[in-house]
Amino acid sequence: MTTPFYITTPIYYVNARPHLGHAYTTICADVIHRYHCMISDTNFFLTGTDEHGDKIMRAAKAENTTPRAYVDKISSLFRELWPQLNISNDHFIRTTDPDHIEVVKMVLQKIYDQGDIYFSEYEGKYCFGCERFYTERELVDGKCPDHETEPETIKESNYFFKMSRYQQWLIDHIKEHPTFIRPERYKNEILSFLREPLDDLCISRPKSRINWGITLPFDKDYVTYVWFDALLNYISALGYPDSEKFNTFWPVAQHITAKDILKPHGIFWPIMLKAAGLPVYKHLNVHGYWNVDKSKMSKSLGNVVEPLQLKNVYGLDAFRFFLMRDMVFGLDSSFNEQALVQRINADLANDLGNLFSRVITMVHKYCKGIVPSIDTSIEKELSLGLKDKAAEAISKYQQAMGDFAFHKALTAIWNLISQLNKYVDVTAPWVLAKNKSSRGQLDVVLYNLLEGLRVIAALIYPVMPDTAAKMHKHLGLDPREPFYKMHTVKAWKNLPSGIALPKTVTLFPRVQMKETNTSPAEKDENKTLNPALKPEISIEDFARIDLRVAKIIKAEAIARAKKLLKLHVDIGEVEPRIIVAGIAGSYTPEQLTGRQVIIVANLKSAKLMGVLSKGMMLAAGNGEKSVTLTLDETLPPGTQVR
RNA sequence: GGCGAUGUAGCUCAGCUGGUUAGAGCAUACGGCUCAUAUCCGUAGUGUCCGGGGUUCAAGUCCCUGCAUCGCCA
Repeated sequence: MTTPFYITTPIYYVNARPHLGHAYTTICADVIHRYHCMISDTNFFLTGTDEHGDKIMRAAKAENTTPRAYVDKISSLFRELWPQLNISNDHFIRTTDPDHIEVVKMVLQKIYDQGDIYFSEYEGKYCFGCERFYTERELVDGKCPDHETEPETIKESNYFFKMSRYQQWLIDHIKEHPTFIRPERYKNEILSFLREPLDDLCISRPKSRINWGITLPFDKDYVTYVWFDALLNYISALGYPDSEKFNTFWPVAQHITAKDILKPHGIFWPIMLKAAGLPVYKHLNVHGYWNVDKSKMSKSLGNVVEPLQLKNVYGLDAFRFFLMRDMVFGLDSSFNEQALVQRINADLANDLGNLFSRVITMVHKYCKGIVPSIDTSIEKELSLGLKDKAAEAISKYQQAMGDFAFHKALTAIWNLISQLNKYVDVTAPWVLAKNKSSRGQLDVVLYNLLEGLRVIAALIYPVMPDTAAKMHKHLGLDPREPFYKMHTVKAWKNLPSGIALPKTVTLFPRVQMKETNTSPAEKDENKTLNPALKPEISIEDFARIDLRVAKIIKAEAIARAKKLLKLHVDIGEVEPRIIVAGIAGSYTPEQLTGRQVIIVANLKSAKLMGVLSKGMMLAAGNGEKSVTLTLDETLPPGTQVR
């Protein structure tokens, strides 16, 4: 009996379409799931979508559709994406599934019955435009950041969950289980948050305000707060309260999440479980963000700025490899195409791909493509400890996988790859092939190399399942068999002699990065920028400049001034203001009248040719010709430009 | 403002509870091989281990302080 394993991604909120972040989380889960398939026969991998709440309601409204139709649409985008990323999830849950809704009600009722939920009046700042409450610090100058109106103080009654009751229990639990939340930085963050008294959690929303949610079992006028609903997916998907699946997998549950939803997973969720009388999950594994470096993304690919598209350009396995290899799980990383290409060329094409190709080619060249049998009497001196090196790699790999340190697991494999390349160099099969007397040696060497490749092919399986299968096929094995099972991987000399190998393949073609997009070219671009780039400024510096949309009401020439025009512009003030602009060389007054432009509204006034100019109009130009900056849609005069 | 994390070779990072001349990969230069996807192997490096104090026989590793970046909280 092998140890069961249960891994989840967060269920993704369907107010936006899938992006790199979602893909990374899900690929991590897939990798760890596939790894556990190597060592265990009982595994469950869950992902899904979170579909209730006011944001969904508003998003649906904005698209002029119903919440139901809206969530169906976005949820399907996720469901259709995962097969494209080779995600091996066992189930896809939606919080709109009837089974899930039943579980949410059941848990709420249970907690309510035991007195952990109370009804209370709440007063807060509510923006009717946004249909939501704001906390004081979310407001800008006491106003709603979106509508720039002052929110009203309204009273609302709601149900609250007594989280504070379980605060000390949670602190103790985290301290007793040091890897409960990992990596450590996130555990510390939660503990530091728990040093302050925990507020009770508001778990309802009145239907008068929001009706897209799960009705409270004990009050039909309220729906459940979306987080309380969403988190329960992890148990409802297993058939809580009493199914074999639940009993098998819940005790070994592990979650993966990005750092932005640490608090619900690290605080609400364990307390909800505790209150519901359930054991808490084993580990919460928290990862960081991918910062997409757009300046280092290829422009030659046209509209490809969405990193997810790159899987179509460079191949899915390479894409998955890059994500797992370049990010240290838990920390932020930057995503850019150059780094991806470097990884592909150096690690995949040169190290692994070329090794595979050269070995298979030699077997064809020197052994007619048949896996040689080996003479054990000469094996020892020629193995050069390859078996031990493989065992060491496997051990480090397993350790790293257990810690969610994917980059370290891959480093362990690549050490082995490097040792195999070295082994080719030292044993020089092409020299052995020249002498009939060294036939035995040659066979041993090639067999050892094939064995090494078999191990490598299996170890890369979680990250690059397709490539793993392809390698096995070219090692003469059946890729449909569970070649990746750890007991098979560990058995050295497992590859049967005498089988025929298909012709060699190029696993990963080298990629040529377009010259125009390489960094030296970019540097040159900066060097030749004329005039040269001004010194860097901060966002605060920029924020001091007040840019506004202005409508030119009237434009007129200024006597004796060749280049200047006097503009009367409306920026929503009581009176139009006068701005002098140096664009007479490019525009006639008639051309400008009625035009929407951008002005610097808080520029110190200046007198030009006797006319007082209050502000400056923006224009692009090289001194001879000037072009005004206009808007491609009409906006009210005075609208801020940011 | 409070708490915390991070700061190591051009780049990305490893360095556990303090102990030999501080490491890996990529990138760079040079040499070698020819089975291979102009691949692989070898050699060469460069580091005020953020600055400044301190503890110690001994500190990248511990303590204090300053700076920078980031995160959480307010």
